[in-house]
Amino acid sequence: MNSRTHNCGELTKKNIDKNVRLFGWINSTRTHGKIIFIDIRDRFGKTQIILNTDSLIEKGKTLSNEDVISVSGTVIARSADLVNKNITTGEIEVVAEQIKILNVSAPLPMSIHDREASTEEHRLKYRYLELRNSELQNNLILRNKTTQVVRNFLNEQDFIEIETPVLTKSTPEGARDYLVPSRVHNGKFYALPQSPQMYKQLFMISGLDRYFQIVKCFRDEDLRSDRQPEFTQIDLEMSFVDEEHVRDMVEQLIATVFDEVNNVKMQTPFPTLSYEEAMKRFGTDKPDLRYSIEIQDFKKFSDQSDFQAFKNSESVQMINVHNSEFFSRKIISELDSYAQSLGAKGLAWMKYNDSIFESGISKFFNKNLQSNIASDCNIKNGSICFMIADSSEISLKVLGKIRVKVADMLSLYDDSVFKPVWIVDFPLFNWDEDNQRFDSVHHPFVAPKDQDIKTAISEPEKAISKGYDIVINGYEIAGGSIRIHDQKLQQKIFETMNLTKKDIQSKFGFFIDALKFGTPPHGGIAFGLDRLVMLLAGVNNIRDVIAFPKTTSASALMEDSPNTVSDEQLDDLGIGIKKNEKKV
RNA sequence: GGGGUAGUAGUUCAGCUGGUUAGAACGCCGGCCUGUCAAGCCGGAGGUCGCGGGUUCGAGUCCCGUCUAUCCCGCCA
Repeated sequence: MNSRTHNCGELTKKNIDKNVRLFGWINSTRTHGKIIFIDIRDRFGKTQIILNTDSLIEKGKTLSNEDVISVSGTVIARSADLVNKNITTGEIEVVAEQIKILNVSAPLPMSIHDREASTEEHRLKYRYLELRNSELQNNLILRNKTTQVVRNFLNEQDFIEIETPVLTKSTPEGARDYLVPSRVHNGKFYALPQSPQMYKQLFMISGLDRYFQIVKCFRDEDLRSDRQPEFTQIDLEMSFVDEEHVRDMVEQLIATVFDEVNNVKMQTPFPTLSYEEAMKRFGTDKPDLRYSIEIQDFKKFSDQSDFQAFKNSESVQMINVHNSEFFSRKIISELDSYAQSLGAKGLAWMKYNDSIFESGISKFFNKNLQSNIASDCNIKNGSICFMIADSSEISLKVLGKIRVKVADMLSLYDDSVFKPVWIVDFPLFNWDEDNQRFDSVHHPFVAPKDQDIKTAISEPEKAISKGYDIVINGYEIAGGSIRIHDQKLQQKIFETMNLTKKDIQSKFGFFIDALKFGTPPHGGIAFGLDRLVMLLAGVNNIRDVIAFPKTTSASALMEDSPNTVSDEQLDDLGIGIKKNEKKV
């Protein structure tokens, strides 16, 4: 094959009169009898080809979209009125001298120019065709740029990239594991890693200070638009550090990525919110700070009202939103249903106009109380207040979701603005009602605050951890902590979680053992690369930044996996399949 | 595990309170056309209405079940 001289996106006026040879796909053809226009496309761009001799026109009539061709010809300038400003090569066109058809394409089952013009189901089945779409290609190129910047930055900071095993051991904590049966060890299973957590801590014990890895992780849980069963982490760990050291390094990394990938300058240090404050003000531990709506405690006002339902509630919370005229009965009713679907009894509301509250539940608040509320809560005319009364857990959580929903309805944010925030001072444990035991908020290796080392054992619910999450625009982008490096404390933490000594020994024995051989103080963080790229690309779906994503039920529609395997394969593994009664 | 939305031509959709031959656009096939750039014009082919059952004289439309995708809750860092 003769080699190509240029790609389809690089010819400009500088190349006029040059003889060139291009390779690519036919993006579109426009036949005008004695002249045919062909747009030839590759991942770099599109170039317009002219066919204007009888023999070329004969050949050109047989061409159709997505055929693969090579074209040799001469670059000519377009006259000013014919310039196409939408493409980089719009000032020139190539007059063909020879066209070779390298492969004829069958008609495509979908449009590659307009992704919206196909169902997701269809697009995933023909993902290799959807990946011809420039928007999707640009997302993958952006992803590549991101990992390059990360690698460069971390290398310059003396981090070393080390791979960890993918076939590893199932642990009882955290998410459900993906399991891989062993043929050699009949009846035993590997687990795919949920994260390389213990391996990276072991690297610190080995003295391989400053480890990082861009690594696939696996969790067998139900999916969301920002969750895939296999996803990629930027995982890193450092020795001889405390929270500030890790956070400082991570801020520099994030600022570098946003600058070099998106040309966005981020101010460091990033703002910090304690977990408690985030929950109180935003009803979530991943607040979107691009809009200023905040939750306010309304109990002290509702207690003075005549509204019994509120007076009997443990907690009453309120958000105050401008644009009251937007909230018709219908919209409010939608929000109410949403609140109820999230577990609230209902969503109360009242509008503030002409310096009085009207409609909704306003009649339960007398004039005097109304003016106190307006001035204390800084409510302006043309506002609407939404309130939820329930346990403080539910009222905050649900109002936090209403806050996001309302901001979404009113378009209160800009996707090109990025607001990072650290969430710190997480509780070390939360109480697992179902299993009647304490469970780690992050994972069992997170160190308690120095002053809480004793509390962690005596009053676990009160201990605060050395964990930190970084949240950008309401997405949790990274989470990490300073780890426990004291063997005895690690053992006690496992015991606090109600694991038996036997369990601890069989699941984590090797790790507890390792801790006693001179473990340095250490800590680190793991980024969700997919979510990070999703933000950088300005999309709101993780599938748009992954080449071959899975569906919400964790299947791959293209190759139709997961799927059954042969009886021979099962026999090798010593596995029999129990029939699911419901499905037979 | 639970809730919402969707499934009709190759693709995206329309199809009203059930009614006779299920439409449109794009794509495909054939023809015309020298300046288009998602070209235009003329003609043509193309359908088991996701699947299974039910109600009815009659079902794309109503009912029940089921499958798939998607969004959300639970779950998950």
